[in-house]
Amino acid sequence: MVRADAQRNRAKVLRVAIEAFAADGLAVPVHEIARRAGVGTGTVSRHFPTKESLFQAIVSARVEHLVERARALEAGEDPAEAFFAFFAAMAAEGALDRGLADALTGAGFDIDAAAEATGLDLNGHFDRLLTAAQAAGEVRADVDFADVKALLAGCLARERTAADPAARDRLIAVVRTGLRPESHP
Amino acid sequence: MVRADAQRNRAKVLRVAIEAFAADGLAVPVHEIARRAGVGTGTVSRHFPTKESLFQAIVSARVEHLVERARALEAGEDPAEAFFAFFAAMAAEGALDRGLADALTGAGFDIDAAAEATGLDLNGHFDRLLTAAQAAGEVRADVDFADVKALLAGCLARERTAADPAARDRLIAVVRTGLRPESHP
DNA sequence: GACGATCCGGGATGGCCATCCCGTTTGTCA
DNA sequence: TGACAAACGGGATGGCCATCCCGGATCGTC
Repeated sequence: MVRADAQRNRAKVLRVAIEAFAADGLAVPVHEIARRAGVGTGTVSRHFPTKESLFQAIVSARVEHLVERARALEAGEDPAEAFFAFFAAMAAEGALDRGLADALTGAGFDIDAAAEATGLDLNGHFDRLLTAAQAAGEVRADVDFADVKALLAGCLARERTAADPAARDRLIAVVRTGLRPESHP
Repeated sequence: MVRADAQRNRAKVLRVAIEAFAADGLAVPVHEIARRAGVGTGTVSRHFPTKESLFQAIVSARVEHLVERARALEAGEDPAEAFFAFFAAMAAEGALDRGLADALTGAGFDIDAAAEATGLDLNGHFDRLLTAAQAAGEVRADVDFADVKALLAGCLARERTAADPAARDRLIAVVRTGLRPESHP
């Protein structure tokens, strides 16, 4: 039996944490989340023993969403379109959620370990989309997955100063053009 | 009159700090620098009142070098070549020096303020090179300076996992291709 | 409506770090 | 060589933060 107030508080903490992490990234102190939720720090750490577990509870929802998207795209026809659509989706999600951007760029949170724990393999899907696009001859064959992640990190970095959807589209366009196989190798 | 041992210690701290920041970035504690230099923490903070001042003493040398490079390139003939050469130079320096990479990507250190203090305007030069390349029709006109910095940050991000010169060249090539003006806009 | 289990609040604890301070040592110059 | 200013070392201080703990409040049940 779980007490109703406990359930309420847990939800309240989660709701506040989602907003807080999205706005300020992993830098926001647990203390601050507790304050905004109107509970004590003890309440937070009882429901989520560590800051990381709290963050993971939030991020895994987003990751799940992205993995679903990846699956759908993998099932589609056009590998290049799928790859770039997913790239854009990651960028868009990261732009909306600073915490997710931190996780995606590996800043203070090991999303791979988290993914393994939840059985979701975001990187695996992304990598497969890349490989498929390369196999179709639509993406330079010499780039590897780490390169693509770095380019994504660059797109996400742009948003840290000023969230500008137009800039995001520009950068994605640059990356997209840049990743095209050379016409005359 | 400055005592000889003081001068020696200052140099020793500086030498150690250069290596330490280059290897581990801004994350290395002052305490650790003192330990490696074989001096007390007090000695470090007397010569460099704050960690930031120590870092700045180091980074400004690199920045000076880069600014010199930028000046030379600005004086050259080919604006596009100049811009991309400078982009590559920034990436190369950042790859060699994790601390500089942190500074360049704005992670925990405001290089603009530091530049202003030393009279060196790294960003200004970079921005001018970009503008010139755009004016020459060699770089997409719609990207702004922040976009370019983000792309540079992406290139630098690639090195955080494994320093791989080949990967750096690949990414620069991707960026270079990506920044080309669309042939049919 | 009362009792026991459960949960709450927020202060206490401990780690990490930059910076400051001061008793001690060392270099310099007369 | 002696005296004094200058620099040294590293412990003390204070800030920030996550996590733990426990006396007290609250919920659910009988």
